[in-house]
Amino acid sequence: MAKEKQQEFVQHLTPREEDFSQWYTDVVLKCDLMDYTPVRGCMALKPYGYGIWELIQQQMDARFKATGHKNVAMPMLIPESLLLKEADHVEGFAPEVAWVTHGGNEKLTERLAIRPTSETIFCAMYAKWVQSWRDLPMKYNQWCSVMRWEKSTRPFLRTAEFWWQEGHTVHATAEEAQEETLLMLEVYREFCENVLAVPVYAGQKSDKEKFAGARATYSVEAMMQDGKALQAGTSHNFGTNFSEPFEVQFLDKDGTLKHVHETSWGTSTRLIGAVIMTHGDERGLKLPPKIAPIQVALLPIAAHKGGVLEACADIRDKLVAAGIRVELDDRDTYSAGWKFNEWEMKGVPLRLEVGPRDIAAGQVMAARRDTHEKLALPMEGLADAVTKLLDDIQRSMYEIALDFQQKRTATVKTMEELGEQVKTGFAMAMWCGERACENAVKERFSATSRNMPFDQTPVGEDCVVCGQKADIVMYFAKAY
RNA sequence: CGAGGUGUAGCGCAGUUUGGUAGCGCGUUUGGUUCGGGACCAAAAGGUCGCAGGUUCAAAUCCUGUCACCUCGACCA
Repeated sequence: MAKEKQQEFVQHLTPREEDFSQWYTDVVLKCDLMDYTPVRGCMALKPYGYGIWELIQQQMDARFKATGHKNVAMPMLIPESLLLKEADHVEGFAPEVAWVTHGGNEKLTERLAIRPTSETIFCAMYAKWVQSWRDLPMKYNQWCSVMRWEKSTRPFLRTAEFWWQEGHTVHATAEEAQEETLLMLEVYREFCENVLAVPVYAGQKSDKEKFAGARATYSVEAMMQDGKALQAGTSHNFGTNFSEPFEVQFLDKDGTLKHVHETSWGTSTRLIGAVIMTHGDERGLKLPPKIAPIQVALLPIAAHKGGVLEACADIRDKLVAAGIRVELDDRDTYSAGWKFNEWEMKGVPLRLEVGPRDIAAGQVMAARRDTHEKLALPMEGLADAVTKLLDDIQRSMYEIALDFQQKRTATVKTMEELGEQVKTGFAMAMWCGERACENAVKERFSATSRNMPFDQTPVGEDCVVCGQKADIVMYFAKAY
């Protein structure tokens, strides 16, 4: 049965090898994750796509709470004067800010920016809220959408409006702020690997690539199946860069007035793009069980025959009781084969088939989305077996992605090697720290420095670009 | 924002070169037969051809402008 026959069911999707970008676009549309809207560069998240985002939110938010953060909600509009207070910040964001100029029919005396990010409004509020060292640290986060007038947009990867979380914290000392910055980077790394099953490289950005207004920026970088890097999350240490112009000060134990040390960190709906391009295959989406809105597609087979639907409903109830997200697909308007393909395309981790023969045998047929393996599971203890299978799928998906990432990462010593390596993956190289050398890599290969790993064990002695003595280990890659 | 490409029924496309009755496949609706890897038959509905101007007796087709999307760059999460 043919492989050729199965192949022809892989309909509608552009083959991954033929055109990765088109494959990606096909997947997001055909899997009902999002749709284009009448608003330039803005997407509508459909229930299935938003369901993934909700699961990301829930599990990430739990980690924020566990590390002592609280959620708040800030205004969507930011007065221009606030945005102008930090020079690097405004310079970085000015080209992509959307402005509100009128209220009703009246022109505003001061225009209002639709937030591209909320450092400034958080600072303005922290200036009111922080008085004493006893108020610190203050560790807040918000889930919201922001807007950046991007010149070219792509679903999930770069849209004009996107949904995200932005954490903003203020601390009494530089040490605490740095600790927080690295802590949240670690939360992101752990989240990507354990929840999204997306392996990442964590490290520090170069000065050239750091956030507008930050003293230090750290990132987690994921590798997509085309070998390109996707920045999956960032964590910034601002020091007192914002608290000075915004006069966020506190009276310390020693009786002196000091500026707070501030951090911010964010991840966005881009994570969904990372999941698609890390795990997807020729059949479409492949979701890790932890963020799959539907973990199990339960399919009645020959449902017109007596007892099948009842057996399915019973199984559904047992799985739901065990905390498994299950969808009983009892639509009689589609054939079994059609449904198999549909749920596979949509990336549902596990499919259970229940027909008269299974019921007679006291079992159900299970099919894994990740390996396409089919196996019979006894009806007895089914929920436990399914839970175990889902865990195994989660683990296996991470291992396969990790293997890919490792195989597509190589140490390089020359520009020629670097140019070859970034065609298909990440290059680890020595770098002297000069911006000119980063620029040279970008000009020749359209690749950028991604980040400097925390393990700085040298992989050579000389800068891969200029040949001068170098002591920085840097990842280079083409990036989304 | 630069280079290239595409906009015709819900989706995918043909028709545009050479102006002359709006087409095909899938999907949708209704009825029937099917049902363990995208079933079949019959009937039906559905389009001011992205938008705005212009040329013409006549424009999906020619001209000008504009908007959106896709690819590759530059910029950015």
